[in-house]
Amino acid sequence: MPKESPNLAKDFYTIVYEIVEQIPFGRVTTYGAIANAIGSKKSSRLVGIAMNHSHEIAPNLPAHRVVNRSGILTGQHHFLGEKSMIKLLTDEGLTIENNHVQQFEHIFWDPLNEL
DNA sequence: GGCATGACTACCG
DNA sequence: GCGGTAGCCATGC
Repeated sequence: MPKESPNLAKDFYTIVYEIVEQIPFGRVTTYGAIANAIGSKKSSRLVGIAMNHSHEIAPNLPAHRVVNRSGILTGQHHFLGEKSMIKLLTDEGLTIENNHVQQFEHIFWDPLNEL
């Protein structure tokens, strides 16, 4: 009798990618929120690591829509260009000030609440 | 199995 | 609000 949840039956990375790729246009979420949606909010670091490998496994992943709990683009230096991540977000109608997403709470997308 | 790593978060002063 | 510290846990060697 398997105890694991259907979601956790897949690899941790896979779950992260499926959630991130469902983030709506012009919205952002946090690593902690994704980890919490998976079932292990403690694993927020793993979400970040999953994003780090995402360029190999899921190159089309909107990783620029994932920021830390403060709305800061911590993964900026992992992107192709440092301005790319900001440009992508600003192109979606967001306002970025010194790597910090303005109106962050307004555009925050919670996978637990919305999914 | 042990140890190091990391795109995080919470707590403390 | 900011810097330092601790906890967390999947992944790879």
